Amino acid sequence: MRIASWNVNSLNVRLPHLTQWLQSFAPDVVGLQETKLEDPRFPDDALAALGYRSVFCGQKTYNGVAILARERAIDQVQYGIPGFEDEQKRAIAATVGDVRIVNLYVVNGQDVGTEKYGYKLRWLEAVRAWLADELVRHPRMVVLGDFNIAPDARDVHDPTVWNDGHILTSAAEREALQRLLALGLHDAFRLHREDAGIFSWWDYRQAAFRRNLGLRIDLTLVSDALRAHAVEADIDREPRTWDRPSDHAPAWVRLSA
DNA sequence: ATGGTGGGTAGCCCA
Repeated sequence: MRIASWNVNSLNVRLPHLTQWLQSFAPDVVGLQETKLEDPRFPDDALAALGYRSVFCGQKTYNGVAILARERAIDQVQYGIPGFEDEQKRAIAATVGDVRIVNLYVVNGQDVGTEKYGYKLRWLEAVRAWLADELVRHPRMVVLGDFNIAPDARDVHDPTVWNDGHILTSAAEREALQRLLALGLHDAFRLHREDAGIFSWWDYRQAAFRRNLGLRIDLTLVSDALRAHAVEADIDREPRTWDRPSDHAPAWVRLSA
């Protein structure tokens, strides 16, 4: 089964793209970020018509996350990070089949040293504590989402710009990601790929996509128990070529039975 | 160093 993550940058605008992509790619599970929709406006009927059930947790204008599953029940839904007060709708978890799915829209952080950057690091620490507990009860886990962190120099188009001191690549952010991986999680893409220059996000400005000036910040992490089952992982650049696209492309992992 | 583009929303914030 294929499990994907996609920051759609407004589901209201991108529902036609999501529809097209669900029909062509046919993922089994999808985590969406930046839906930017309050729950009553979530298009669950339109997705159901395509065969996808959905659970979601959104707000007006900003943030918003959802989990979709094709012809499968979605159980044990967790909205937000347990015990962490947060007005921003950035986390949702649920069980599909025998796999626990955790979908994260990690804080962007604006700039190193800002108040939002502090919130990003606190938020990531809350996620770490949550996942440590979650993994005990759900060893078969996929943690996916827009991490707003490029793991290493291979994941940025220009390492002389994107390094310590820069948001999305600062040492503290990368260390926070490493602390998540240290729980027993693995970047599925890097289980099979060592190449640099494969990205999931390209700025809308300066023709960044055409010039492949991107970052790999959308990740699918698999737990120790699923590591051997994660037989393939990639990023589907195609929706980024469509008219009026999201600035992110879907990242996905395929789990063998 | 700045500002470039896009989304949501109603004069800006956020990415």
